[in-house]
Amino acid sequence: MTTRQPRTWSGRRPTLEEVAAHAGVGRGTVSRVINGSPRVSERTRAAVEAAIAELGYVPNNAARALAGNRTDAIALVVPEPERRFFAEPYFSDIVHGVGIALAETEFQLLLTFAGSDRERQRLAQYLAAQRVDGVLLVSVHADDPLPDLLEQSGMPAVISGRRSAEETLTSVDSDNFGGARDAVAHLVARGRRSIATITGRLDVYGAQRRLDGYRAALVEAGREVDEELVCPADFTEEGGRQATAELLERRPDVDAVFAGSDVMASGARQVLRSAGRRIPQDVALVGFDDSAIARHMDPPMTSVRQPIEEMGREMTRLLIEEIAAPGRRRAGAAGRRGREQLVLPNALVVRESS
Amino acid sequence: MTTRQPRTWSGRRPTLEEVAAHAGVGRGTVSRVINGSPRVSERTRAAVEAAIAELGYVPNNAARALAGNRTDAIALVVPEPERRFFAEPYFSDIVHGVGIALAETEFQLLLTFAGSDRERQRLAQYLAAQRVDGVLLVSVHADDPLPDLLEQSGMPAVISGRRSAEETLTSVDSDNFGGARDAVAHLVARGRRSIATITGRLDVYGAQRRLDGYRAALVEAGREVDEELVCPADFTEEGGRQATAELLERRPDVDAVFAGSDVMASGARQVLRSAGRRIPQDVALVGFDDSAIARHMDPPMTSVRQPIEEMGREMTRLLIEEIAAPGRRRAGAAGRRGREQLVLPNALVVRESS
DNA sequence: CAGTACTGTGGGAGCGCTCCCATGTGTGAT
DNA sequence: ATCACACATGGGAGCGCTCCCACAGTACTG
Repeated sequence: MTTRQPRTWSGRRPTLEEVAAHAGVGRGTVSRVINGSPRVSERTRAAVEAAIAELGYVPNNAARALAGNRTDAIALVVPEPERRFFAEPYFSDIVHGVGIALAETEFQLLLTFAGSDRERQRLAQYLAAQRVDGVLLVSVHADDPLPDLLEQSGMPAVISGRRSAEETLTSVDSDNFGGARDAVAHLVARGRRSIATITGRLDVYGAQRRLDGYRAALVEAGREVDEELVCPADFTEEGGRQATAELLERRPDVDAVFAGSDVMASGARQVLRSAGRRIPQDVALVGFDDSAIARHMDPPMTSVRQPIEEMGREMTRLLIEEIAAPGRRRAGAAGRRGREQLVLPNALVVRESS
Repeated sequence: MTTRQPRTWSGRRPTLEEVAAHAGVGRGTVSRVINGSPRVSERTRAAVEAAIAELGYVPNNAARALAGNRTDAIALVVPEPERRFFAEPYFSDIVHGVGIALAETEFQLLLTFAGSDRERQRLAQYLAAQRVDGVLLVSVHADDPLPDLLEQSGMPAVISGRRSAEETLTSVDSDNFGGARDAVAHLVARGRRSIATITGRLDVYGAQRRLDGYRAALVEAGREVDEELVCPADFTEEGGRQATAELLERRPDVDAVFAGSDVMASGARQVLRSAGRRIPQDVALVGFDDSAIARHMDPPMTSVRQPIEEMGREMTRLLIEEIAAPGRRRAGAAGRRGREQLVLPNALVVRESS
């Protein structure tokens, strides 16, 4: 550990006390003005504001944080290395949504990467050091201990997606079930007979829900679910390829594939192509995420779009709500304990692959 | 020693004072241990560290910041909207470099966007509120008032690139002059006779230096600089297209183009192609930045690579240095006042377009 | 006209640290 | 043994705020 040194630069800034003296009022009154308390007369408020402007006063945040036990900052925790964060448009959209929601508040956003274990450790320290009032968690892996850690600590937190049907943290998710159901219903409406699905890792709750949606759509169409058409994979392109190869062998009559992610769909497409199947003439293909992959695929691919920016906005809104009313829990549908679980609708974007 | 569980973080956290009581020492001693002061005996240090571990003590940063007048945080200020930030690999590399340099320190990184005026205003407040010890400025526009603002305030700051030949802030730049000179020398060596250049906005210092490098390479090769071959543009693809179209009209004999950025080179390529010029047979093309554009162009394009990650590392190193030794100025080449101006070498990456 | 209920205001008491001075306590030289 | 001077240590004095209690002033009640 290194020795710390005082780090002072440039001249002293005016303090609350100085503003108070300048305005001829007490310290408390200036504080009230700064914090927008209604218990200040118009005259006094004007005088104080003039003094603030004249001295160029800006409150010292460290002091506010210490005295008020709050920081006016929230952290967006990304349990990924920087590179992946920048590579995926998902994060960009989330950050944008968060930024929009935050613009109307006094909160500052801290972007925190926790890709390596070392970074995770520092993060835990950081959060414990009470540098933020709340945490937004995105892209959480199933085995990540961070959410539980946060929950135990009582730190307000909102998670994107749910870890299970009984998520205990406040969460914002997209309607994976509905999105998948719509996609498959679309394939049914297009007259496809043998509709297969390639799933993501089923220990990821969202992947499970997409599979559930697939099943529901078939049942609603009065069809039976043929388990031979359900191909488990792992969200990767290679997984998509492999699952598709096996599928073609098992069920050469397949005429539609609903993939649980665009990336897996991309793998599927490669195998379908090299097997001589035309898209969409022989086999229709639908993905999930509506990422750049879907738009740039040849042919452009039908995919389920998640309202990611809106998710970012809603996460932020819920987090701020939770910070404002700590410990408050909202009644769930069943009226039992639990924090809010917000689910936003997805939209099917139809393109030429189906 | 009993391996009692560190108390969970819920509720009140232990304070310095409590740790001191637990270890049977004074407050000051615990502070010294935490801050790595050498003036503590081994025995005492061990006792304190045990108490810290047992209580799960983590220092309160707000209190530290207030008492010590420092925050252990630096801000990376990006005067761009989020979208562009994520879109450009430049930023990703910078952040990565910064992260590497920071990993060995206690500093936390704050990512701050200041794309809109509103965000700029908040940023100024933020900095004034003493939330950070220093600022890294990247991608600063020529007319941005922020650098001057920071300089006036005395806040330690490091800028990427220079705003002019006499940059007054500490800066880290790549050798635009040398990179351009190498690129053009390479074209000369390839036997090209009429070498044109498409420049970026010349009020951007880096663009000017690239043009200077172009000229120097020609002079060094014993050639005259033909001003008809110098095409001013604006860093955009459209600008590259337009400049190239005019160039072809003015000087149909052109057999090489050095563009001041890959994006402009991409525009140039389109026009050259549609004019029936083959690359590299008829016209050689060299870009600047070595971005994804260069690698994925058809044919893959020769380009000047900037050591962006290293720039991020060096910026961070210099900033921390400046924070540690406030007000210190390093002697420039002329022995006059001025902060360090670091210039890192560029490398020409030769591909098939030249 | 006392009694009650406000509203507006001042300022004490911390928040949890760091800084620094005063006070031990041990070492070596004389 | 005596002095000098290290080093180790305890704790007071803030850092600049927010919180909250006390009190003055004003405006209604009955």
